[in-house]
Amino acid sequence: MPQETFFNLPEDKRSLIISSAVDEFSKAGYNTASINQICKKSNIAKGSFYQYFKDKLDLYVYIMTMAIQEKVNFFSTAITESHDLTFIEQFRLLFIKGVEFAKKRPQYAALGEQFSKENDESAKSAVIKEGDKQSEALFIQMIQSAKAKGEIDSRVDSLALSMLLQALNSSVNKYMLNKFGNVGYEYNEGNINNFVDSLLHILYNGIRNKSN
Amino acid sequence: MPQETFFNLPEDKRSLIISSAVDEFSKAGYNTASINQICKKSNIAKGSFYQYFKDKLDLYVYIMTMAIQEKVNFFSTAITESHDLTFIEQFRLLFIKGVEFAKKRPQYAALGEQFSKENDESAKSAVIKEGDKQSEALFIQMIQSAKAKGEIDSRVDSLALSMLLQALNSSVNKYMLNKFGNVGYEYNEGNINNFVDSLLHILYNGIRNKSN
DNA sequence: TGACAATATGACCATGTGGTCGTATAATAT
DNA sequence: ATATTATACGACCACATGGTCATATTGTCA
Repeated sequence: MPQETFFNLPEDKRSLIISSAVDEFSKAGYNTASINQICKKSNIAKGSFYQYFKDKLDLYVYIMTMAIQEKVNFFSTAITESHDLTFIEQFRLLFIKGVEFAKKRPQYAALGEQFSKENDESAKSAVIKEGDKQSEALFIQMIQSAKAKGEIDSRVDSLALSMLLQALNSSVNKYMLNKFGNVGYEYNEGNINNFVDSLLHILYNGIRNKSN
Repeated sequence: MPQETFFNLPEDKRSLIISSAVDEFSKAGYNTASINQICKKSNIAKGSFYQYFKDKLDLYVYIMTMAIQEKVNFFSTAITESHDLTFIEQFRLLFIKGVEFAKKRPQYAALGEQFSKENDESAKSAVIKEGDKQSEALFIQMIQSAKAKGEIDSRVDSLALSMLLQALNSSVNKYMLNKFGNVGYEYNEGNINNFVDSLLHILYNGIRNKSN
């Protein structure tokens, strides 16, 4: 956690530091990201930085926690609303919300993308602590419930499906990023919806040609 | 490409350098990987290293090209054999071969894993040049051909399916990594086959409960 | 043995890193 | 105006990086 000094800072200065850090960590990964660069970008002296934060890891954890918190907030509404939706509708909602989040907070989305690549064990474990595997738990829960309701074939392997859904999720995000590159989401909403629906159709009905 | 001097080296010395480099690049990513460490591991002086290689990128490209070449060789046989297999069988073969390769050359598999996370643009583009997107092209080709044969419902979106297949692929890799962590593949072949079949079953039949 | 080329070596360079610390400045309270 | 505290600052440290180069060692012909 940052020092008290940091929170006493005037709003604009503090948020400049934060956005500089987000910028750096979303481009570079923990080890490669540079404190010097962050200082330059936010026009503060090195000494000042270390009056705000204990060390590099302190900053990293703070930034990541912020981003995660915001994403959780963003999703929580959608999730509570989704109880009376079918499984496919629920999952579709998660896709769309994911894309929406990336549109609204591209920096945070990039931060998450970078984190998924992170090699530094200490940085990883400091961020996780136990907040991880939340999404896996969420998927499993959705699957079980859909099986109970008879929506999903009960013979389907829950773990395999859950892993598939996670991989699909990150693939879609990556695909959107490559295709529309952080801008122009709004010009392609129809496009995105169609693509997501194509995926879900396959997932739901399978690829087998039934006319044979 | 390495200098002639490098290829004049005695076999064991040369292969020690190579394996040290593979080791380093499979753990650290281009920027973080250290030439100093590679020199230490292979007991050569810094100056000697720069008599063998032009610079860090030269070594990196050489190592990656080696690994890719070996993987391509490994797959090429399987792919030519697979012409009279059904789509699902073809795809299953690719999975199993992928796992086999990772079992046979865990270092190279780790190298590929690391490369997929690579941030350094110059390192990435130097390795790719155009060999990229091969797997996507392969999938699309397989899909088209299976549609033509009537194996796959022709209404299925080829691009979406290709993305799903890639997601499946990464799911399998992730599953293996989490479950067996780079070692002990051989003790769990049954396990892996079951997991792969679970995924393929979902892909083929969909998750919808048909008894409704 | 001597001469010439191939190779091996590690001190050295400029640059960048995360982090420290003495000091200067600003703000506050008396 | 004075004393006290909070903050800002950047030179500095030890260390690691990729890369260079003059010198030493080895191998190979004659």
